[in-house]
Amino acid sequence: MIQIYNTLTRKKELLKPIEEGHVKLYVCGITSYDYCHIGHARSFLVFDMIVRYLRYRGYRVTFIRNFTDIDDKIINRANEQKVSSEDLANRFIKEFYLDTDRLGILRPDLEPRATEHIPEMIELIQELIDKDLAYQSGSDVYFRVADFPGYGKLSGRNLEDMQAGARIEVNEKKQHPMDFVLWKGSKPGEPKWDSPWGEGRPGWHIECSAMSRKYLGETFDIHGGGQDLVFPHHENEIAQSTGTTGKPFANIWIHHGFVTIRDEKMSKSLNNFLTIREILEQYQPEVIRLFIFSTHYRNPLDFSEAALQDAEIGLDRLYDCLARIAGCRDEGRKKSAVSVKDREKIESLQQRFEYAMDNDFNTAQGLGLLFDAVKVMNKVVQTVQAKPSAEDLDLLQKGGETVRELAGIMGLLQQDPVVYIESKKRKLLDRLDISVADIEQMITERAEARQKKDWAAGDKIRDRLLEYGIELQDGPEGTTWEVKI
RNA sequence: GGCGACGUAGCCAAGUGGUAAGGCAGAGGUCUGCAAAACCUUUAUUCACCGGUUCGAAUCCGGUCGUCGCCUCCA
Repeated sequence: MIQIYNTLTRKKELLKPIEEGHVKLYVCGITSYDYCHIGHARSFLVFDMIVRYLRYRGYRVTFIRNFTDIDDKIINRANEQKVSSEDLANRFIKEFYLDTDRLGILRPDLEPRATEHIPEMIELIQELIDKDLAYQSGSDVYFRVADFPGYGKLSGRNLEDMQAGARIEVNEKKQHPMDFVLWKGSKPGEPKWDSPWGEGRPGWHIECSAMSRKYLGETFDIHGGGQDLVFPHHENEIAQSTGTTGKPFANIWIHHGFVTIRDEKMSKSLNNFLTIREILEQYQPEVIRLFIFSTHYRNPLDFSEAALQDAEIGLDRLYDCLARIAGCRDEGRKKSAVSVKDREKIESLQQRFEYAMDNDFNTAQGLGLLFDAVKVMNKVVQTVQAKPSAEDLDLLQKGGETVRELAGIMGLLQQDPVVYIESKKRKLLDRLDISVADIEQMITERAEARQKKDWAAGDKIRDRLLEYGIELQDGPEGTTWEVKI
């Protein structure tokens, strides 16, 4: 059984989908006015992993993630760049797909856009007005928070506390300072839609209430987003949705932690963010995935070059193990070289991994278990010199497959290990001033010298290659080389 | 000011009351002509600090200190 931490109750709860075996999930997507940064990547990746794991566990998942394609930020940015809001939003949705496709993020089942659901939002606002939970003021419509019992429940605050320390602008149009806008009258030149309250555009919060209701119903299983969305966005969604239906909105609220830089939140306002594509120039997608999943999704994750380099070394270690297993051959060895304890470790990997992941998607623990299994399998391959008994070969191959399958839940180890290692080698080699032919020529010369036991000459060649960044490894099958970073 | 999260080795990080996973880095060893890679061994009597509950606490409770976040747009 899967346990998930629910922000609403501040406890881990068993996942019990409303419809047996079918999980309905809504996640807040981007406001499309700029490139996505590594913090966004964490959000996409966390929910990508959650969806993959739920499906792995046999659930049918309906996954919705919206695009906010109308908003003040979009309008402002569009004005700066002298393009239409629509063109700007469309452009950054395209850029979003470029980034997420490179990261291997699965597409949600539906990706509704706010601008395509204006009638649904208007309908919802009208219902709120009819229930007297919303009121028109000038050309705007506001939600009346004081009349919604339980406002603040998700974020654990009450109206009095919020007002006391709030840095809220005085707005004559609001009856209560915490009231929030549902419909905003448009100023000249701004994008606008017709409504019973005049021309205008929807507020930010109403779109998620309207679109989730349309596609998932009045009550659904999981609503997700970043921790910064808890208040006010998700609090307001609950007020709007439960306000109209009188029913619970989402049963479980999942909020992931931030990516920080030097322990400070990465954000556009602090201008300390790194875009996904900037990082992809240096590191391949699976490195970013390993970095993200090495910490539990609710904890903050500090970004640094060193952390990514660690992740890259770790990924190499996993691929090296798979390549090593692929290189094993059965040459008629009879006796098993695997201890009972090690065999047990490999055979129980899947079960232990599921136990970790069932506990609120503990990828950090899950990864630890994968590394643990890899360690054992490396040992076996080493012990038998890549020539295991038929029984051991079977264990290794099954173990390798399990590692690959489980890593796949995090989108890891999806490449052929030999291809991964070779392509990485080539990429590194491109940065060096030496060709493969030159390297192989020098290795041949060195082999000749070594055959004559002219160690000094051989070592000289090895040193020269090292200056180019090439590291030699002498094994029983001859000399291999690697590019040293 | 209100609300919340976090503090585990040199660094990163898991740990759902039963005696501290895993990764990186370091040290010693096996292998090697010497190396490298790989493997083995090793590195926290202790989990910010102080009290309490318990047969038993990194885990639960109270307090102190520190860091971060939300309360304004944010993943």
